[in-house]
Amino acid sequence: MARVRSPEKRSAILQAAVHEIAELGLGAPTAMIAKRAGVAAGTLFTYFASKEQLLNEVYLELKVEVYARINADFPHKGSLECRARHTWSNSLDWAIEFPEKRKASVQLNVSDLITPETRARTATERGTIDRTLDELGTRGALRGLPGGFPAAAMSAMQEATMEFIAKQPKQRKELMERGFQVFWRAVR
Amino acid sequence: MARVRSPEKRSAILQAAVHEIAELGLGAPTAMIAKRAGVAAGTLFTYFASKEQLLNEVYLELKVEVYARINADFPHKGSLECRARHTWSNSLDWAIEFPEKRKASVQLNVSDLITPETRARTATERGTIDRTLDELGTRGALRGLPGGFPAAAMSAMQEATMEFIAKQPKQRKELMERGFQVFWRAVR
Amino acid sequence: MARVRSPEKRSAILQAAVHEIAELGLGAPTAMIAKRAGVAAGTLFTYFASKEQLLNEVYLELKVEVYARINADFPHKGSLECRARHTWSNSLDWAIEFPEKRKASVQLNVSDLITPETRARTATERGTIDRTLDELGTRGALRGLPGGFPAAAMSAMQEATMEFIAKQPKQRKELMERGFQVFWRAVR
Amino acid sequence: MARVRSPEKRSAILQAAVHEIAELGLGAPTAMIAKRAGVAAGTLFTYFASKEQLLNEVYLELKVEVYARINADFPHKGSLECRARHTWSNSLDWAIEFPEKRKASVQLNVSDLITPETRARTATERGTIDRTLDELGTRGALRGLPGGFPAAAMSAMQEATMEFIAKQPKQRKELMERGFQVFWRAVR
DNA sequence: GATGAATGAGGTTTCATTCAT
DNA sequence: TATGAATGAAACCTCATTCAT
Repeated sequence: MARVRSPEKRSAILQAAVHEIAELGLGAPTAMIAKRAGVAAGTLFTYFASKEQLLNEVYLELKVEVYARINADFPHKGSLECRARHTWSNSLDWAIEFPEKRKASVQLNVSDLITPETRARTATERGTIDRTLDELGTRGALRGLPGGFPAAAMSAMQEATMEFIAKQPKQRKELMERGFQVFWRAVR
Repeated sequence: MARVRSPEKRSAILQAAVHEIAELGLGAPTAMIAKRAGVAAGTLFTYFASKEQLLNEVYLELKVEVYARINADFPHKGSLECRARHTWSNSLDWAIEFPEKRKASVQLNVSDLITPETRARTATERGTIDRTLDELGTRGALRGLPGGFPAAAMSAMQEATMEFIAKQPKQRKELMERGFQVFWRAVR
Repeated sequence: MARVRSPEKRSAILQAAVHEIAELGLGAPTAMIAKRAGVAAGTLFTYFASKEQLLNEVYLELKVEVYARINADFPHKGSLECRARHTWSNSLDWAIEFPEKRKASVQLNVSDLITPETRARTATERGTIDRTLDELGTRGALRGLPGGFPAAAMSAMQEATMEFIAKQPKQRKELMERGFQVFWRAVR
Repeated sequence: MARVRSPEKRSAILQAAVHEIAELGLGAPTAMIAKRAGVAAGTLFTYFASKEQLLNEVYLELKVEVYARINADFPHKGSLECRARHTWSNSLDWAIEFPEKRKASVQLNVSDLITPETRARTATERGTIDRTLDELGTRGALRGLPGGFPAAAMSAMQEATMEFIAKQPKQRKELMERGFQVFWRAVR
């Protein structure tokens, strides 16, 4: 048997990609990503067929990661507000904890390099969360709005909140809660 | 470089840049932008010192344009809600009317190429609007949150709303109003 | 007006390509070709869209060159044998005079990079010659064989002859004539 | 590298090389050759020290194969014409039966990768045939021409004939015989 | 000022070959 | 010995920018 493809290396490349994208944008050279991952330039292409594919996988990994965190101790039996707050806090926590990941995620989000297929593949992981958020869509203020709107609204409000937490990290706790309250008033 | 002969050419380049960025992202080649603008590749650099500067000016132009539209018939004497709704509608209208501009604007927004100076320069035009939005920050739900939060919140909610209008253009009117109501419930 | 595209440069690139292909085969790097032509690596691509296109143009140029030489003082009124001998001698002369061109030509000939379109484009120049050779096809030994056969036969016999002239350049004259006689006995 | 375990593998690699060269030219990647041969990329290099050596061996194998076929039922006692015709037919048959082999052979022939040593090594197998063809060189039209000329001439005429058989496979028999007659008129 | 050819650094990707397993 | 991941030197090509015209 030959040397076996190492998940660590693959992971290192993805991580390096996140870092470089956060720093240099989507134009970050694959050579630089490889270097930071501690592998040769050519090695990157044994793990990812092309830069575009690498970017798609980075996108996927980041999405999966947030959703995994939210799902981890999700209060399935909690009230709607409780579940919404859980989602709100956990994804914000992630974004604050890993600013590079968040930055890369944002860049990838607005890019046309991410294929519809890739975007679709995140649906699986989003299941639980979407169900909660969609429940919002059947009540109160959001009744009648298209499916997905609550999720989009939350994501949007988080974006806004995050910006301010980034500027005033000390008030993180408070801003996070106030942000949620604003959101909750809007949608409940 | 200094004082430039033809404002038409300058304008054509900016417009072409918007188009190409919308289509190809920030990696859009200057040569292609020049071509679409109907000028030679080199000419672009007599109007803009570098690609980076061009991008900054595009960003500025787009911001100025939305703000100008909002300011045009701004109901200075209207109620707070009235003024907020005016802002909401007009900027959404602009985004819907010029999808390319919106797309370019989003890309530029998340890019590190846009300098803090450039971002600061939009402040002037934002004056009236910000005053309205900040008024929101002194009352109700948003009291105590940092300045700029209302603007960020609106922008974020608009982003979400826009996404859905793009998917279901027929319900544009309704979605725009519903979106505003959600926002308004949150902040009033 | 800007600097104008110079036929000299184009020509230098083609010539350099011939040299490098003769030396290194079709894998000759474009960078090396450019260098030998005295232009920057990138410049090559303002004259030829791709390496493949460059190769096609080299092929064309070489063909055109031989045919031009044959056509130059073609004995239109001469006997069939006279015309055949003229064709034979002149193309052999060219091949002997420019061994690099011949070598490049051979390599390109057997390559799949040369498109049918390019091959077709040589037909124009081949006109006079083909008419002579096809005349052979209507008489004597070749009657009934498909059109193009005489040309192929001559080309093949020349190839063989050339090989020996290359080995014994001193007997060039004699070998050329003997070779023709062999060919002529075959086809007359 | 030294003595090698499996002749089957060696053979499979050679065969795969023929196929890939016919399809992609001499630039065919070793990895692709290995894949088609059903072995790992690295394995190829335990059978052949380098790509260049592999190519030389392919060349050799193909030559040996044609010569073997001609030698198989060679009419040693036949007339000169009979022996010449045998040679003509059998090598043409081979080329027609295995177009890939022929194509690879042509590519290798014009390449500088094939060393003089390799070319020389085909001499052994060519023995019988050359003796026949050289006999031609002592008589009639070819008297006085350098040794090897008859062989080259036949090869050349075959090349021409083959081209047309490829285009009109139905008339294969007839074209083959007519081609020989043309050749024979030239050299007898 | 306008043009677009020229430049060459740098980008992505390929590939012969090596080497750990 | 067989494997195929790892390597890194090129290869082709693009592109922001300069500069002769």
